[in-house]
Amino acid sequence: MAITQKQVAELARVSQATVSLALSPQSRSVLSRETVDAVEAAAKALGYRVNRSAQALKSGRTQTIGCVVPDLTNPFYPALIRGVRRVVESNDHDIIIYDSEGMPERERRFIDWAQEGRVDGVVGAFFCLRAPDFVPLLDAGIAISRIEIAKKPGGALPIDNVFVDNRAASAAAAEFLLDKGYSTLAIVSGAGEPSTARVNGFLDMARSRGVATEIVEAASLNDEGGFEATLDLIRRPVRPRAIFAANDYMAIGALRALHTARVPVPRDVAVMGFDDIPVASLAYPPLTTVSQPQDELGKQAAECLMARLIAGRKGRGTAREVGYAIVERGST
Amino acid sequence: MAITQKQVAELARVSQATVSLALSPQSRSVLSRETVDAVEAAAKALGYRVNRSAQALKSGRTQTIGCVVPDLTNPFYPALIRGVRRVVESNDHDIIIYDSEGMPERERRFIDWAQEGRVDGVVGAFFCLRAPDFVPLLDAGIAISRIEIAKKPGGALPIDNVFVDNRAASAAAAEFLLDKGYSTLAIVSGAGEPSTARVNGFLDMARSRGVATEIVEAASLNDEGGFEATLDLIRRPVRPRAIFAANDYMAIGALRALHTARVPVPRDVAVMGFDDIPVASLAYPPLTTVSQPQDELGKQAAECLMARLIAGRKGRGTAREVGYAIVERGST
DNA sequence: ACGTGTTATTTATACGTATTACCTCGGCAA
DNA sequence: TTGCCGAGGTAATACGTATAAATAACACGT
Repeated sequence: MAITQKQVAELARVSQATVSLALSPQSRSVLSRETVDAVEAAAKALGYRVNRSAQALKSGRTQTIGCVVPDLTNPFYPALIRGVRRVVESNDHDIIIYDSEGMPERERRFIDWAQEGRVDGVVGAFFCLRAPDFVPLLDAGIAISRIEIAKKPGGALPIDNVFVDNRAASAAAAEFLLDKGYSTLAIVSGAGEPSTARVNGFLDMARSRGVATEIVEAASLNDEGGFEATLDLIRRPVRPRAIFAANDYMAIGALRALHTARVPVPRDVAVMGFDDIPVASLAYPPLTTVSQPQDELGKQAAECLMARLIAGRKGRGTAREVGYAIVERGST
Repeated sequence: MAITQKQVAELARVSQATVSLALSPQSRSVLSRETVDAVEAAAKALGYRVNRSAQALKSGRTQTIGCVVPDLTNPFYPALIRGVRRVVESNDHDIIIYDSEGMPERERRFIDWAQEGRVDGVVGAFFCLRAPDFVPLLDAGIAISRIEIAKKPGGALPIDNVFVDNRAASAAAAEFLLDKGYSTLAIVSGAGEPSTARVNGFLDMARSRGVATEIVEAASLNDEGGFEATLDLIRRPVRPRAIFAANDYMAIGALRALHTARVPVPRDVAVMGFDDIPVASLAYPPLTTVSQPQDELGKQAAECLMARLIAGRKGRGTAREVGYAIVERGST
């Protein structure tokens, strides 16, 4: 069906081996100029494309990396993926996106999936998998680079980390709200590691200032979860003056809930999010939030991975910190 | 590095062929119960995973489909992809997302890319490629299913189409605005087929009602493009009473531009979008728009594709229509 | 005893490519 | 003449799997 090197070889009146050599940039030079030209002409005439499966089988490299995200419909991740993709494509690699839907089960299945030799490396944000869980992949020669949420020393395992210190960032968020004079606080939380770190950072600061904080857990980490959790929250006897949501997507749901309940924002209740996704500034009122540079996270993580794949870097894992910033908009 | 059938075979004291047979659901039955059990035990003990490259090379099937979208950061597409993914995964296939960034050049490169034998089929929304452009893929045995924007008869080529009649939908949008009494209209348009169809549908209706319509073309099909285009628009001598943007993402940019210019929405200028992306209802004011069921589009297109791949359906292309709906919210 | 199935397993091969080792041929020095 | 060398190309092989063809073991009727 598809054109193979064999057919190109016949047309150019050379052997298949010659075709392979002629089409490989680094081996091309062992052949004469005329032969290379003849092969290229034949390949073009037939519309030859390399068969990636065969190439991968023979060479052991797929030229493909996997990118794991917990929720593709959360705008945070497409922005991050774009950063990854730019780096990866400029190194002549492809990218396969794996959506874990934030489910531990699906994250675990990813480990199996990645062992099927589809990818040379992995860039991902994982909610529940920890470093030791990746050992099977490392054993299979797959490089790994993670988007993390907490300061980590570079571990013994060759896994690179790029992180924003979520705990410190959340503490800064709490401080920001307290300094603005909001004296009763609440958190819309959710399942998974990032939420936990953000909740803890926020609580640390609130407690150190002696401010009690209500917590409500959302069923899902999206706007719907934030919506329901907030409705629940404002029905309680003591209404908080400010709500901190563990991500922007939930914060936007919180805004919607407050609108629905006809609670003026930020006059009666302020709302603050985390991530600074592209739509945060488009919400009403525009969302005050903790900004994480999504493209930068993706870019840095992908660069670490490529350094291992292309440059063949070995050795202990590294950890790079990326900064955060509080972005004040209309919701506080 | 990775475990192969050969190693499993040694442990189970059988041949490699037996391992292959034992692990294949449809051939398993030719072997004795004990052998299958022994192989499975050995495979599990060693942590064997099939090598997809080898499998693909031998069988000619990759068990993978490609999904082409013009802009992953436009929330319309993650929602669509989710619909595709559900169907594809329930048929034991994987999905590779290809982001064309709305660039004709990248769409053309996709054709080359897909010929490298990475995918068995393609589901995609294409801005510039037309049916004949897919012939090389069809020749290579790759099935194709498109998300389209206009009514098409099923063509002679075996390409399936799922579409929302964008032209009719945009005409309905114009009619809706005119019926609401907005008498001077403007369009924020953009490059690519969908924009063209939407603009034309809108203009048809406006003209038939004798209403002149200003058009401004956005540089990019996202909120930034909508923002700039709208700023341009409201600086002109005659300010329209209502703006129709060719997609929600641009409409949200338009809202932001109007806020920036302190133009009250919808009192002075109304805004209407197209798509009904998840954040349309979260904008302020919530966006009136033409709703397209994203998950349904993805689901139907993927089902067509799977019918060709799994069920082996051959023959002429089909066309399925999916409905649209006008959703009135606060922006009109 | 012999053929005839039947069942369970193995041997052999092919998929398309990359790569190693080998071959051929001319030139050239001894 | 012989021997050696380098340049340019080819034959052979391996990657891991699926599968067709071959084989082996055994039961059974004659």
